[in-house]
This record gives sequence, C-alpha cells and structure tokens, in this order.
Amino acid sequence: MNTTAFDELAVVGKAFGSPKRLELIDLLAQGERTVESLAKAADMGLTTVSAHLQVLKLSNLVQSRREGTKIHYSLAGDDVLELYDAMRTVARTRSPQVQRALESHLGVPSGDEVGIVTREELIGLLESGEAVVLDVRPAEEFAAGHIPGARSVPLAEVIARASELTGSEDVIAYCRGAFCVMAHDAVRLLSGEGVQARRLEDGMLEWRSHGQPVEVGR
Amino acid sequence: MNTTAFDELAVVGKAFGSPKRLELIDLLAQGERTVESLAKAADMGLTTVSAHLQVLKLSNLVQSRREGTKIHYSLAGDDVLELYDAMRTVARTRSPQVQRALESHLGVPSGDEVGIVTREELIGLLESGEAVVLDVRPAEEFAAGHIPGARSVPLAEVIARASELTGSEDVIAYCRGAFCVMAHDAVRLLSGEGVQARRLEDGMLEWRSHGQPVEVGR
DNA sequence: CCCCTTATCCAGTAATCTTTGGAATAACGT
DNA sequence: ACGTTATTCCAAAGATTACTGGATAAGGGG
Repeated sequence: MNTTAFDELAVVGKAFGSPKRLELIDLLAQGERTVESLAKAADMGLTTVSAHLQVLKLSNLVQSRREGTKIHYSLAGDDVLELYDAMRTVARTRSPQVQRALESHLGVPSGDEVGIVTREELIGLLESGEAVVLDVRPAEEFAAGHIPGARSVPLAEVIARASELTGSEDVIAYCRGAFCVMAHDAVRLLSGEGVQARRLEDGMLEWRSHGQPVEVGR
Repeated sequence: MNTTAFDELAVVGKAFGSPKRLELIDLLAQGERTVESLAKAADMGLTTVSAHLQVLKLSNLVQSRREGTKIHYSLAGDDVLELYDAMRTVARTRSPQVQRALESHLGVPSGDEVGIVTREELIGLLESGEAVVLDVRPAEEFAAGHIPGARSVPLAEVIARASELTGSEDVIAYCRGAFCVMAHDAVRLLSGEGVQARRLEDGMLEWRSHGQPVEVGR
C-alpha cells in the first residue's frame, strides 16, 4: 500500500491525540527527564509511560539519551515546543470546554491579582538586575533548566522560606506555563506571609518556545 | 469523572490525528467547500466525510454555514491554519518518512528548477504589477479564494491555454501549498510549450496563514 | 403537498489504540 | 560471572475510533 503524505503527517497528529502523551510532553517541556521520573510525576504505570514514549519517539518528537542504566528523554527541538504551544493557543481560543477546564483548574478567572509581569517586562528587569525571580517548580525541573538568575523555591517550601524574601524589592514567581497553577498559588501563599509578589504571565514553557536563554543545573 | 485540561487538549490533537481528516483540513485550507464537494475531491464516502466534519466541528476547528440545501464548511480561523502549518513544518523537519513521502510525491528533489519565487518577492512583484500570476488549482478553489490579481488557469487547461502566455514577461504559477504538486507540473508543462515560468515557493495555504489578502469569487 | 437534493444520524462490524503484567535486554557494580 | 536497576518488548484484554449502508431531517421547487 502506498502510504501518502497525509498518513505520515497523521503520525505527528496522533502523537498529540492522547491526554497521557500530552501530559508527558508538558513535563518534557520543562526539561529532560528519565522514564521513571516521568511515571512518578504523571502518576502512570512505568510500562505505560515507556509505550507512550515509544510513540513519541517514532514520530520524532522526542529524543533519548542513555546515561548508565537510566535513559533521559527530551523534546526533539524547539519547533516541537512551538507546535505544542500553538496547539494550546488554538484550544484555548477556540474551545469553550478548554476555557472552562482552565478556569476551574486555575481558580480565579483573574482580575483581583496583585500584578502580572509579561515576558518582555521580565527580560528588561533581568537586564537591570532589579528583580528577585522565584522558580516555584519542583527542584528537579529547576535543575533541568530555568530562567538565568532565578532562585529555586519549590511551592512546597514557599511558606517556610518566605522570611528569606522580606525586604526584597520586586519578587516575581513563575512555574511551568500558562496551564500551570503553581505560580498562582505561590503568590497567594506569599501574600499570606506578608510578602508582596507578582507572577510571570506564562512560564518556562513559553520562555523556551520563544527562544530565551536557559540555565541548566544546580 | 473530572475531565482534565489534557483531555480537552487531546480533543484538538485527535482531530489532527487522522489522515482523512488532515486531507479535509488541507482542502478547507484552500477555502470554503460543501460536504459533497469535499467527498468528491478527497474520494471518500459522503457519510465518512460528514462524520469527520462532525469531529472537526466538535473540536471547534471548522465552522459550517447553511445555504439552501447545501452546507458550506470552512476553517474556524487563521489560527487553525497556522497550527496546521506548524504541524507540517515540524513533520517535514523532524521526520525522514515525511521527507521521503514528499520527495517521491513532488518528483525532483529540487535543484534543476528554472526559478522559485518566495512569498516576499511575489508581494513586491504584485505591487509593481510586473508579473502574470497563474492560479493552477481547480476553478472551484480559485473561486473560494485566490491571490489578488491572479488568473485562474487550472492545471488541466495549462497546455491548451499556453498560447495566451507567449510573450509575457514574468509568469509565476502557484497552487495549494508546499505539499502540492500542481505548480511543479504546471511549470514543467509550460516549459514544454516554450513558455518560461517560475513557481511560488509554497502556495495558497501559506499565503493565507501569513495573513496576506485574499480575493474571493469570479 | 410531494418529491428531490443535501447532509446528518444511527447501528453493526472492522480496525486500531491503550493498558497491563511478565519476560527480555542492557549497563553497572561486585 | 552474578545480581541489581532501569527500561523496553511482547501478548492479551479492554476501550475507542472508523467505515458503511439505510433511515431520517431540512430546504427548495413544482
């Protein structure tokens, strides 16, 4: 049978057609991860994750790298990230269901927030070195890549470490991306501790997909 | 059951996960079409096309408009076009299979062609009014939307009407998009008739997705 | 009103995808 | 070599999706 260009294209489409695979892509968008780590973070069976990763690999959306007994997976390139971003944008603007799912997930439909910083503003603030930037994602994701100069303060530790921030001029929290609640929560928690903080409009995913520099390690 | 944001996102992904649906999207990217017209163009059963259109509609990627007994479908917006374009780009750059499928489909792996015009160049030529632009797609697609000022010369009529073009300074042919062979063929046929022609690098799909003006009717 | 056209709905069958546990593999340390 | 850890491969059950033909609905024209 003569496989057409549409058949091949559909392979890429199919890869994006499963909620579980999307969740994996979302995690990988934060940076490299091992199979086991993905399974734990997404609460899926190990073999299930492996199977999905094979699908993603076959459609050339992810790549793997062996390090000892562990295998690290990562997105195949920034264009994949851009595609994922484009898909989320379309879903958000076109689908009322997605809008509702997001609102119920993210809590407040915005409006009463202290302050939101756009990516462009943050870039400016980073250059002048005036802001304290908090990465509130799990430490593992911070290590896999973060905004240069950011400080890792995982959401779980925010309250305990709020005192570190009293007196800081301009505190800005960020997390995974526009679909992620952690920065919202962090700002709310900090506010309860008397620390005024703003949050980045989107997050690491969009930072990467727009080609901004990423710092790895630590 | 609590449907997550990923479930909703996957609805959009799934829509792009079937070769048949992609073919329909590809046709709709050329402009509005009725169900029957889509079925004929894509060589699918009428009920099959209808079913696929329902899936696309449920994921808010297409919209429909009734006119008498006919129902016209079109893409829901330019962002859908952009997403489709992004997907094709990723597939082309990432997947060797797609590259091979395209090469075997498009014939020559390029290199020996007389001339290729980029979208930017064409825009310049249109302003100065120097070029004769040929739309070699089926007349129906020309009517559903074409590059302003283009002349409709369907591929099937190219040889018969080649004489119209002898003496023309700069002839440029275009078709559906980067995955379409018609402009390649047209240039080859014209060359055989002694008319030197160039072709647009991509086609109508990319013209639309980059927000260029579109002329409808005739 | 009836008939014709166009398209959707429905139900059954076929095909494909997902998940899961257990076996196989690959690298590592001893 | 041998056991240990991390992951993939395999096969079977379960779930979803696709295709088909016949029935149904919605408009238009005589």
